[in-house]
Amino acid sequence: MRHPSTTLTGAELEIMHVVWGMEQATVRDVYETLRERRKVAYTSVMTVLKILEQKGHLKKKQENRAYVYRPARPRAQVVQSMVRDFVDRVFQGAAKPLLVHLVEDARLSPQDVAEIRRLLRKAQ
Amino acid sequence: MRHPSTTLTGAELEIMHVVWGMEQATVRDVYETLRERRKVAYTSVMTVLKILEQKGHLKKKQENRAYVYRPARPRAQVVQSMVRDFVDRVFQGAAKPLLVHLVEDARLSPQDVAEIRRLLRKAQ
DNA sequence: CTTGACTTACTAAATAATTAGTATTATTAA
DNA sequence: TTAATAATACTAATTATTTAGTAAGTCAAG
Repeated sequence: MRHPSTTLTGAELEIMHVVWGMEQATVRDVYETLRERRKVAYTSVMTVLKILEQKGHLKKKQENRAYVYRPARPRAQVVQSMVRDFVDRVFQGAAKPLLVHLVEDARLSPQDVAEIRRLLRKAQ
Repeated sequence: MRHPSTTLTGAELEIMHVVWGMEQATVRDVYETLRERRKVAYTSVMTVLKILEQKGHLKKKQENRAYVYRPARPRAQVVQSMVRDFVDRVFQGAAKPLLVHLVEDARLSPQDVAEIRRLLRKAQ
């Protein structure tokens, strides 16, 4: 048996952002947040939350009537693995070209640049 | 009218890497390269190449018997837009957190670090 | 109690992505 | 010229992803 792909699809990621933003959330919480932006059905949100739970990204707990979902693991860890995945897929594992792209393209504030430089100084 | 999603899916990206690596390639070229790594049918490769052409990522030219595919636009441009897309989806547009992730996680050689620092110094 | 609002479980339709089969045409070697 | 090889076009099956409908249970207000 294989443990099913744990990577987040687009719809899943969108919902993870909502949950991350609230620490914890019910289907309704997520539904209402999404509705502010776009049309979506309550049960669609529910389905994705269930999938996220099955994939091990969320854990649920019955609280009063409804389930309350919380992240099952640290956001930074999840994001880190998405970054790795991306670097592997797009840059075949080499992080440097991505950094170069980012530095050249991204509009970074002087403060941002200063902070990154500080990190790099430490890393060296 | 909308120009159709130009973003590269997984299978498409894999094949773009092959074409990028060879400057130009026939279906057979790509097929043989992929076969070294995994099982795949000739016609599957053909289908994806055709999709890439329709999406405007490749242009083809008849040469002898077979089509020869070449990138339709600079690799750096395509990658850049994938990076933007990723930053938007995962970091909601903020490049800095991604940089931080990369610097903290990625195994960068001292040379890499030095080079990035140089870039940042210029950017500042 | 009974009604209405809310919730989940289960099901499934719609779309996107991936993979490959078959028919047909063209080329080359014998 | 004929058989084998190689190419594309067209079709389609499979799988993954996204979205949502329906039935059934639960609680709370009247």
